[in-house]
Amino acid sequence: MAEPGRPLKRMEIRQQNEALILRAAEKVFAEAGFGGATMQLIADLAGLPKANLHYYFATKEDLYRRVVQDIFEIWLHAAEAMDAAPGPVDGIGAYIDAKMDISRRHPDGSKVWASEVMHGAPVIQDYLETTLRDWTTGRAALIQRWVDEGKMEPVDPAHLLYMLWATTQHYADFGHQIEVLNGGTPLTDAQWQAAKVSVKTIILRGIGAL
Amino acid sequence: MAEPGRPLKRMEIRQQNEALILRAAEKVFAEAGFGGATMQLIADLAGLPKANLHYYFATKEDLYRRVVQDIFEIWLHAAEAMDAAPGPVDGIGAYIDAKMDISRRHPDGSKVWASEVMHGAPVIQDYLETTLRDWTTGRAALIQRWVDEGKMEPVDPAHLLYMLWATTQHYADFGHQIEVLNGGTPLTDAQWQAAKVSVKTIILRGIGAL
DNA sequence: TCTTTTCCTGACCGTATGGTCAGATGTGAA
DNA sequence: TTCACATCTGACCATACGGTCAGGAAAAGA
Repeated sequence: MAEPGRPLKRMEIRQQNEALILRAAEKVFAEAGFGGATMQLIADLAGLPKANLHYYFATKEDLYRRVVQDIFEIWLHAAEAMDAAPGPVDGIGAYIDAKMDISRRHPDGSKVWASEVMHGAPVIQDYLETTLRDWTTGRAALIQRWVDEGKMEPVDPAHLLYMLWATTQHYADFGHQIEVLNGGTPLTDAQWQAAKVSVKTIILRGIGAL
Repeated sequence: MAEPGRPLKRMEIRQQNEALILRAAEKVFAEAGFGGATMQLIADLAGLPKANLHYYFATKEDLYRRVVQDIFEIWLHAAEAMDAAPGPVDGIGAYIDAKMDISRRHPDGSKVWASEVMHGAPVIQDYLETTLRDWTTGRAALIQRWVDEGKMEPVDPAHLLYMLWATTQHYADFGHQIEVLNGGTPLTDAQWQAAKVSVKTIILRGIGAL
């Protein structure tokens, strides 16, 4: 009694509207910050009356929390290619590729995350202390293993991870600045490719993996 | 007829109060963003009545603009060590040192700048298009010269600059995240030193300057 | 001292915001 | 058709915000 397929119409409506709202919210939060964003703006962008937003998300903070969580999920998955790799060239190279792709495809999400962390992570502090801490510990151990196996120069794994995050996310978070310095036009496909190559080359050579 | 020393009392009051307000504003803007910051919060932190803020700064945006401009000035000066250097090891090394020091000493300023750029630079767009663009062009030319002189591997100067900005500012903008991953305690002097060494080592080796 | 200018501030105002709610409308099951 | 429940929404409310202003206190000049 509750097999999927029967009560689908309503679930579809819910999923569709939630997705609509979340997409609009991500954009507005990224452009205006949590404090500057208004439920009315999000509602207008989603094409729904404001009261309808509060039907799906009780408060502005609930909606914001969901946006941040969704971004975090995307990020966690980006590291899977790193784990299966035999060494830093493949592993870190793939991680850089994945994170650069996310920066290009989800710049708003990256900005919301950055904003949240910059403001002291009032909403996702627990994520930092649990999921992110565990994740970081695991990858640091992986990098340390590569060092021990002589596959790269001895490097503090934590600072290497920070550099990877900083460099890749910079292309999303500071995309506007990069665009201005690029003559006022967004990076082309070729320029994104060149950016990936630049980042990978410098970092992989920098850790002595090339 | 206007020597310093005579009409100093009033100027002192003005300078002192402006500095007081600017310091408080920097902190509040960094912690809450432009939209989340309130004049009342800034006033409380500065220990002044709200109306007094509007006596020195007509609007919230005026105050914000001054904060952003001040940060920008600090950043521009950080590159002076780079210009006088004979090569990338000294020049970029000194630049990294300077920017890391700023990240440690002015984390709030860095956050306000990051926030401003992330939101599309609504207030300092002209700075990006003039001062920053010129600055970047000049340093890119300097880096290109080092490449041409064989002092480092061929690297796209723009992407190298982005990496320098991203990596150094990350320690300010994402300081909270780093602190959490550091066990909940701020980086010690030794850890800051280690961070600088890590960043310099990876980047300088990464561009083939070591 | 008197006058002028700067500095200061409590009280106030219009507006915009997050959130609520009663009731309308639609949907699915019996 | 009938009923139960999910979905939707215009109108509304309390609050908080940026900003104003009249007038007082203090300093500088004459």
